[in-house]
Amino acid sequence: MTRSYDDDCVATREILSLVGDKWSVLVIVNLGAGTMRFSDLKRAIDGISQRMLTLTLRGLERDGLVKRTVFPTIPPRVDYELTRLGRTLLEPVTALAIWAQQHRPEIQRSREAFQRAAKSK
Amino acid sequence: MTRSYDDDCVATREILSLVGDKWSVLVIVNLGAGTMRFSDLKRAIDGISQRMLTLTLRGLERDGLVKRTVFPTIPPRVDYELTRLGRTLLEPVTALAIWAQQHRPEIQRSREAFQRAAKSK
DNA sequence: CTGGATCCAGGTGGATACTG
DNA sequence: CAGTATCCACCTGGATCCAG
Repeated sequence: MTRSYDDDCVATREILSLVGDKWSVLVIVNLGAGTMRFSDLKRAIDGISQRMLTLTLRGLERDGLVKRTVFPTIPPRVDYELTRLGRTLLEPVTALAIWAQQHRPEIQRSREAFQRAAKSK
Repeated sequence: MTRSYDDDCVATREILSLVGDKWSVLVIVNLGAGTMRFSDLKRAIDGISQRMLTLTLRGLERDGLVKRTVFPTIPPRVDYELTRLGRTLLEPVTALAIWAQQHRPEIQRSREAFQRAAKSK
């Protein structure tokens, strides 16, 4: 396997920005509970617009993290679920989420201290 | 403890976007090896502009992840190092990076398949 | 050497209206 | 119901120049 250090960086950054974008993680976490319809997701994820939900799901489907199943009925129905790959992502992402929640007070204190230091200047 | 579900989401998203932004993680990983000067970082992180390095470091300092030490000499010298909090972030982030590298081939195959499916339409 | 200030291009995401 | 299309405001980040 001929893979350079830079390649790894690029690959990693791609995944990290996937995780860092505004909605992907929320979609993944919600789908972690099981299959959901488009409107289920829209209702579950507070504040997401139809457009962004569509775009986010397309991206995740494209990367093989989410499977999309269309039922050609009227009215149409589309189910979304995590793929096996998508479920493996759940674990490291959850670890990060837990870190965030555990250290939030610390971070907030730091921000306030930083604010005060900036003002007294 | 009076913390709402939404609060947690917001807090988590804040951290995730920190991790998802273009440079923060690279700075953190580089500082994981030990203290570095501004110009060291600039050289180590390929492609970062002076401006973005400054902004990224300010953000990390603000959140208490990085400690900044100024030596009032001429020419000036500024050292950066991870705080204890910053080092704790290293672990979950690394887990994610490893995931990215391990599953990159899978993701790339998925993307190519998605491309082909889109073209044949 | 370590930034701050400014300008600018491109991308992200929100609102809204429309369609099969 | 599950999108697509369009328009637009904002933010991020790059380039460049200036300063202590």
